[in-house]
Amino acid sequence: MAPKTSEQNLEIREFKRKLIMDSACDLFANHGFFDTSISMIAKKAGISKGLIYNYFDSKEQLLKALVLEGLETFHENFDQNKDGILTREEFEFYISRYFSLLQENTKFWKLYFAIVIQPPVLELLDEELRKFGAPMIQTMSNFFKDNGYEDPPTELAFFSALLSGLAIKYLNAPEYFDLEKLKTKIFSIYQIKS
Amino acid sequence: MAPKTSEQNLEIREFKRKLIMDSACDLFANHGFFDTSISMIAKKAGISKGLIYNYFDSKEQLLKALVLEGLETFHENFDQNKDGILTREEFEFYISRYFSLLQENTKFWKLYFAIVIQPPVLELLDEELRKFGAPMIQTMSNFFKDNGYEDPPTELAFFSALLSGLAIKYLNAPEYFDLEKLKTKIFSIYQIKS
Amino acid sequence: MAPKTSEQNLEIREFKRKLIMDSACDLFANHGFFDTSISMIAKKAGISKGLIYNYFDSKEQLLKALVLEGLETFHENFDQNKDGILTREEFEFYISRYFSLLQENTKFWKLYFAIVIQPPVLELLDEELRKFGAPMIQTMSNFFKDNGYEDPPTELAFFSALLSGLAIKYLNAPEYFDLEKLKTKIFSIYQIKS
Amino acid sequence: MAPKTSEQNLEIREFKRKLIMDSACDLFANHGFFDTSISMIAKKAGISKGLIYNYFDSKEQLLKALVLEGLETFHENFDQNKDGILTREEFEFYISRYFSLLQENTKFWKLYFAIVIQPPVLELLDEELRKFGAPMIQTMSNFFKDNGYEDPPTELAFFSALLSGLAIKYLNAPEYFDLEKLKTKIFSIYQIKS
DNA sequence: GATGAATGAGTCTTCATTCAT
DNA sequence: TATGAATGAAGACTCATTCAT
Repeated sequence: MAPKTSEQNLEIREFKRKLIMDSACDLFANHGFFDTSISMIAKKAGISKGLIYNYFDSKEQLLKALVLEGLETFHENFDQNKDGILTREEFEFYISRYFSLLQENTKFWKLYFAIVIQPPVLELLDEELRKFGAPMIQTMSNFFKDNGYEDPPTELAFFSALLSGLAIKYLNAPEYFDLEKLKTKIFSIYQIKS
Repeated sequence: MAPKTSEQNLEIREFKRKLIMDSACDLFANHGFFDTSISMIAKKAGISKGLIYNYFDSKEQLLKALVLEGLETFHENFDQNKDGILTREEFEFYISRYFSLLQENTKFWKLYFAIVIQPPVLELLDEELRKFGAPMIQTMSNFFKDNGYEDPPTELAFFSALLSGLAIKYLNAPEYFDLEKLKTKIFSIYQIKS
Repeated sequence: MAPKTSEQNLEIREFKRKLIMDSACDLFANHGFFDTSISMIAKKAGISKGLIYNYFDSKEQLLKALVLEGLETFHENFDQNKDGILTREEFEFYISRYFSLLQENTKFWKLYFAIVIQPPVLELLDEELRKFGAPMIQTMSNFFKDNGYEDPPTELAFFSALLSGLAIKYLNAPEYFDLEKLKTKIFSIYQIKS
Repeated sequence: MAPKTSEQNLEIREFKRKLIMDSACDLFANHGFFDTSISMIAKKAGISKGLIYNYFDSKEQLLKALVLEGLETFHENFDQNKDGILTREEFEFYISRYFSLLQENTKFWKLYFAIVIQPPVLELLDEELRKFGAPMIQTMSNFFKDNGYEDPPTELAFFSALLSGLAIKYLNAPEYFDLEKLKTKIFSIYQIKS
């Protein structure tokens, strides 16, 4: 009966926030952003519509949080020591991790690619995504330069297209995309002994 | 005195239909399907909202027509003699054509990929897309088989992912994707003397 | 090749007018006035939408013409010699005719009752219907007076309610309403030897 | 601080639901179903358009609720002990009640008859109406059988037509239909000492 | 923190009617 | 007389968001 301690409140907030995001992610991924209503999210989360606005300013902000926080997790797997240099081991790890995250967190990546490909779904998001991407691109570019590739920009373009393409295709029709074999093929292209 | 000849009417319908589709394609590609209202399309086409429904049953049907008719054009460039067999020349031509269409018709392909990646935006469309894709996949699979590739399914997966990925990346940031160079790289991977 | 004579034109007009009215009657009766569009009528009549407006000022006017002209036919069967007096024979004939018209022209009567019961579907129509009804009511009232009924107004109310009710019920579920037997019953109530 | 108790909410919902239904009944009866827009109902009820959809799934469902719940009230007055047998007293009571409800709730019955006579305004409603009617018809049929009428089906047809006809006529022009006198006449026909 | 009734702007869609031909 | 492309006003319905409790 005593009022909740602020610690308990924080826990609740954290928990509810996660709950809302998970529910939203599920629905956005399966129905799309526009075909998912706040009501649906609330129902799935087992809370009231109003409460969602207690945690997120708007439907768009919810989406934004979803995408950005999801990306953070992913980002941690890239250039692990954050020194701007990608060793072969890190490169290899990155690819492996990319593939396994795709499998572990299908929902999120479906959402992510749907959003990214859409026109300027979210002006704000656009900018932040660039922030995320820029250092990765730079680091990756260096990697190709340092490893003696003739045309690093083209190599980078090729590589990033390949990874994105594989993700999208896999997410749409996993049964046709044996990620293990594809990983091996990629490794062989980049002469990594797997 | 006399009503318009049916020839005149046909011309008008042909023209207006195209006009509506073009306007819609533009807007869908730039704003997305959901963020483009029928009003916007009408305004852009310089006609009344109602007229759109004289040509298309619904916003969804308009989209469907847009995608399917656009794909037809593309499809014509694949396995040109329709014998189910892809020669090296045809394979090469297909890739070249793919790249040039990407550049010629940016709007359409933006729309296309946005739609394809979305959750089942359109049940109907989904099915029809499969119809389009199936024979291409078959033919392409045979190509890899006939050309001595060890693991045709993986090869096919890799190839289709690569092309899709390149398209998406290019459409989002053309300045970073030099299609000429990328084509050359692809040709070299598949040992085509360009 | 010679231009049509005005006589021929008149014939055409008459024919087309009838055609439109018949088509409309059918559709109004089956789908209701609001759920029948001008397009539907045109299609059923095998003509263009525009042409309908060559014959009727509006959808409402078409309905009005339909109802009024239909009623005229019916009216002719009442007080045949138009002397304001209803003989027993005329009374009997009227009832018989009422029943047979119900069977002959189901569509029209469905439409008629649907319209009449509706609120003020047509202000105009309302007035004209009264014009039609007034003399019939008067004559009928006299009939009951002349035939020694104690309370002619109540008798009239009863009689008109009975006929309307029978019509409506019969039109809705003809299989449950054996008009022959019902006629006999009515005759017996009003002591007419059938 | 605390959200409204569910009791409060229930009350609100109950009240608003009734309010919407009453407003709708009024308007449907006076203007007809099709000529009454959701906006009109909202305005009359003093609420927003959107709120109506918080209580009813569609305009049609609102109508359906209106008709069915109205009929329930009526139904309670028929064969009061629900034993499937109509005594003379119950028969008499039914007729009396029928007439008084007609006067008490004019709006509802206008709406009801307008709907019933229309072409299949509502497929669903049609079915449910039959459910309502069937046992009444059965019971009434038994009544005529048990009371020695020669031709019960015809008697039933006559009786139901009479009641419907009286209702419709009365609702359209109450000044001409003295229900008291008509009731007396009906009672005399069925030999009930009033 | 939590609820859900309430709002109102915005969307798709229909359709009677007009008019150039 | 006849056509059908075109209009635009109006309608049903949705949904993000607010707010009193």
